[in-house]
Amino acid sequence: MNSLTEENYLKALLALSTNSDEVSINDLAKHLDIKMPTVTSMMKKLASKKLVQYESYKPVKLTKKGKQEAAIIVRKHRLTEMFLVEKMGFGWEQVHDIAEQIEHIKSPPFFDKMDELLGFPKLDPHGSPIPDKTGKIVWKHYEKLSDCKKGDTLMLSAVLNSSADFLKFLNSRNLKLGTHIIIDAIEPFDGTMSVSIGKRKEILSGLVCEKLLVENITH
Amino acid sequence: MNSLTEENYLKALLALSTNSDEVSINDLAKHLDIKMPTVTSMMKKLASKKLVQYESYKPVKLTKKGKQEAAIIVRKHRLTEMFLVEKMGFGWEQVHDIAEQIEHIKSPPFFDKMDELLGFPKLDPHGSPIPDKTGKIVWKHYEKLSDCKKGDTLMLSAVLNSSADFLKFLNSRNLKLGTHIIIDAIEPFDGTMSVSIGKRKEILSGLVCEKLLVENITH
DNA sequence: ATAATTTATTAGTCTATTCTAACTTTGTAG
DNA sequence: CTACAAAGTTAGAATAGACTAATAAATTAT
Repeated sequence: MNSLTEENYLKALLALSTNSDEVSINDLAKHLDIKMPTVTSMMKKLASKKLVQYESYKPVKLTKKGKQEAAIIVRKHRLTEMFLVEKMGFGWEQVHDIAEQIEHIKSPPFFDKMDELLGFPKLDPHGSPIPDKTGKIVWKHYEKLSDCKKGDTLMLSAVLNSSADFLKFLNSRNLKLGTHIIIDAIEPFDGTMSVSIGKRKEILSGLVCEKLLVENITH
Repeated sequence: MNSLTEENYLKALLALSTNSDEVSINDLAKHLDIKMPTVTSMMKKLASKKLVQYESYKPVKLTKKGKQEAAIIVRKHRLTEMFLVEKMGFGWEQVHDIAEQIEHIKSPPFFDKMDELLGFPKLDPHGSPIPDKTGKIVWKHYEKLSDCKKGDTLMLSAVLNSSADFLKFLNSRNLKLGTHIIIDAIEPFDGTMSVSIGKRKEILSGLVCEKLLVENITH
């Protein structure tokens, strides 16, 4: 059984290996807000448990086993978020911190029951896929709003940041999953977009646009 | 903020001070399955946080502050048990271990929401009172089945042990909260009782009878 | 291709929580 | 009132996880 600390390292490793599969000690240290030497020693420990592949001075890689165990934690996190929103009435901006704690609960029946009560959902309240029980994660083919072009009509489908601040910002602009967005203009310098959300005109910074995943529904 | 470990000591202290208010290091050590020296040093720590009153070679006492913080943990435990049974469909024998973990979650809104969804319950699924937000705990005036006499008609109102084994035993005898029990005979030697539960006759050991709290409803 | 910068590792320390072994106090049985 | 058992404490060590300072390897930039 992995400790809470080990679980947090695994989760961070999975989160950081979206692209390259390989994660530097430095990135991991920054992500976890922990110093590099601490990370190095934890990598040795996780390697001895066959959860990561580790060699001195090389980036780290989750093993199949490590990837699976990490995905199960993510599964518990996202099921919890869904449960908090759908069954307990929380807003999508309130659930991250609670789920961050509940994801470490050791009780398969607890999460199975959530899953069942929710009707075996595929997506969490932020549009991220809920890994299945074997640890498989399937993302739909979304694109970042920041990669779309002027005139496109888009549907907001997922957000890449679940912090309360970011989600409160989206709430204040009436941006929810499913909301339609039309790109009226793009500022070439910094990627700021002028968009239409329903009848409202809004300005979204480049940073915000990078965190919004959309489906292109331009007719 | 208290650590998970500290919280477990506080809870144990509260559980053991039902009668005398004072708890011996030895009892605490046994209850937590931890050696006495470890307990001693934790008592010094809790004393420095003004959670217990501690003097060398004397039994320990929760301070008002300690009692309150312990009760809040018990509140979270019992609200969770109630939620698991009422809103998630678990049996009363399945919820203790899960609640044991969830009671340490740091999120007042999470427990407030449970409370609200449950309609502000006063009792948990085992008949124990749920402490209020200030930490006040009010037990109804139950008696132990083991203290009742032949011919009494009783209503099972609470159980003093929430272990899965014990509760599965009660399930197998159709004993639930609210069930009526008539004492047909008491074995003087060991307190074994012959009882009627509905139309069924059952034998309950003295140990079991001590764990059952009842209301006397003899006509 | 060599210096400068960044990244990673080693070595040693710290805190929280636990343990064992040895000693001290308290309380009780004659 | 003593002697012994039970309860409690002290001292010293272990483990997990985190840190800092110093060193080493790898990368980048001239």
